[in-house]
Amino acid sequence: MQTETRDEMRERIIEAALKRFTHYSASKTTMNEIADDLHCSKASLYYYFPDKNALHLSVLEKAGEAYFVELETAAAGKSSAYEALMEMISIRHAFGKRFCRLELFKVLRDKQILNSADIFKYARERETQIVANIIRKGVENGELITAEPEKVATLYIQSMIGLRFSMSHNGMSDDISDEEFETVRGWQTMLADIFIKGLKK
Amino acid sequence: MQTETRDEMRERIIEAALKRFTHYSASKTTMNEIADDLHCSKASLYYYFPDKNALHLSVLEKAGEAYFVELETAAAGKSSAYEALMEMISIRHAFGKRFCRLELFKVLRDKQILNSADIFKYARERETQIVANIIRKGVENGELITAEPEKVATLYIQSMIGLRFSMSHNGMSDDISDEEFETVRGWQTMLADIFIKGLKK
DNA sequence: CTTTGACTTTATAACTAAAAAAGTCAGAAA
DNA sequence: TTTCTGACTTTTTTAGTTATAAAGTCAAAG
Repeated sequence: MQTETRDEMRERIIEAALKRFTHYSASKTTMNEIADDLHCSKASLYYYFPDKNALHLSVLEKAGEAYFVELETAAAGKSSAYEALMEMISIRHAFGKRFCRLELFKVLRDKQILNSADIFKYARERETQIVANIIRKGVENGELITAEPEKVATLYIQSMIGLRFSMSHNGMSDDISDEEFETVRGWQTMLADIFIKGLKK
Repeated sequence: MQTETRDEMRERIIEAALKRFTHYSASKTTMNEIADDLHCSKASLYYYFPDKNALHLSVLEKAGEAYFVELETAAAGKSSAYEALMEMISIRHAFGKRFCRLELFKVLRDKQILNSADIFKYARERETQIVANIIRKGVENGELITAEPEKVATLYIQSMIGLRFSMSHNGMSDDISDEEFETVRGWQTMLADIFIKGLKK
C-alpha cells in the first residue's frame, strides 16, 4: 500500500503543479503556492521531488504522454498518410496552445537542468517515430515511395519545428499570439502537402 | 564633385566597418576604432551616418547586395530548377559562414533599430522572388507544376530559415559551429529535393 | 562642405543590499 | 518505518548604485 499511496501523492503534486503552471506559468509559480493548494507543507513536496526542475520535468512528461497517446491513437485511426499528417498538425496545434505556459522551450534552452536534453531528445524521437510509421504505412499501401522513411520523418519534424520558429515574430519564445499560431498552422499544412506529393515518385 | 566625394567617403567608412565587424563582431567594434582605422575623427563618422545602427545597417546592406547579386547570377546560369536551388543553398551557406559576425539575427531581434524590420522584410522578399523565379522558370519548361509559385517560394524560404534554427543547438544565435553548419546544409539539401519532387505532378 | 577636439549623454558592467524563493533537516505524527 | 512539517539556511532575483566605456553632439577651424 505504501507504494500505491506514494505514487498517488506524486500524482496529486504533478496535477496541482500542472494547474498552476498552465494558468500562470512555471517560472511564476512558487513551491509554496503549490504546497498551499494541496494543504501541505513545502517540505513535503521535497520529499517526493528532489527539486523544482524535477517536478517541472514530470509535469512536462505528463503533458507529453497525453500528447503522444493522442497522436498515436489518431495516427492509427487514419487510413491515408495525408490524413494522418494533417491530424497530427491539428493535435500539435491544440497542445501547443494549451501548454504554452509550461515553458517547454525555456527548459530546453536551459543547459543546467539535468537530463532535460535527454528527455527532449526522447520526445523528438518519439514524435519522429510516429511520422516514420505513418510514412512506412503509406509506403506499404502504395500511397508513398521512399527508401528512407526514418530520415524523411526526421526532416519533416525538424522542418515543422523550424517553421514554428521562423514564422513567429518572437523566435524561440514560448509565447506566441493566436494569430501567429494560425499562420504557422497554415504554412505547416502546406508543407505537409508538399512532403506528401514529394514522396510519390 | 561634392556628391562624388561624399559617397566615396561613405563607402570607405562602410568598408572599414565591414572589416572590423567581420573580424571581431559588430557589437565589439567601437566607433573610435573605425575612426582610427581611417585616420579620421569619430565625429567625422557621425557626419556621414546618423548613428552606429545606421552604419551597421549599411554594412549589412552592402553584404546583402553582394549576396543577392551572386544569387541572381547563379540562378540565371542554371538550366534546371533543381540545380539552381542547390546552388542557392551553396551560396547561402558560404555567405552565412563569412558574415556570421555581422550579427544579422541580433539586429533583426532588436525592435529599437529604426527600419531594421523593413530592411529584413525587403531582403526576405527579394530572396523569395529569386526562388519564385526559379520555380516559374521550372514550370515554364515543364520541370515543375504548381499554381502558386510565389506562395511555394515563401514556404520554401521560411522552411530553410527554420531548419537553420531548429537544427542549430544555439537556436537563433548568430554563432553556429562549422559542424552544425554542415549538418544544416545536409538537411536543407534533402528538403530542397523533396520540394522539387513535390512540385511534379 | 568637411573635419575635429572637447564636450555631454547614454549604455554597460561590476558591485551591493534587500527580498523572495529554493532547498534542508531534526524531530513530530501516523 | 514512512510520511510530514516548522524553523532554518542557502541560493537566486531584483532593485539600486556607481564607475567606466562607448555613443553621440557641437562650436569653431580648415
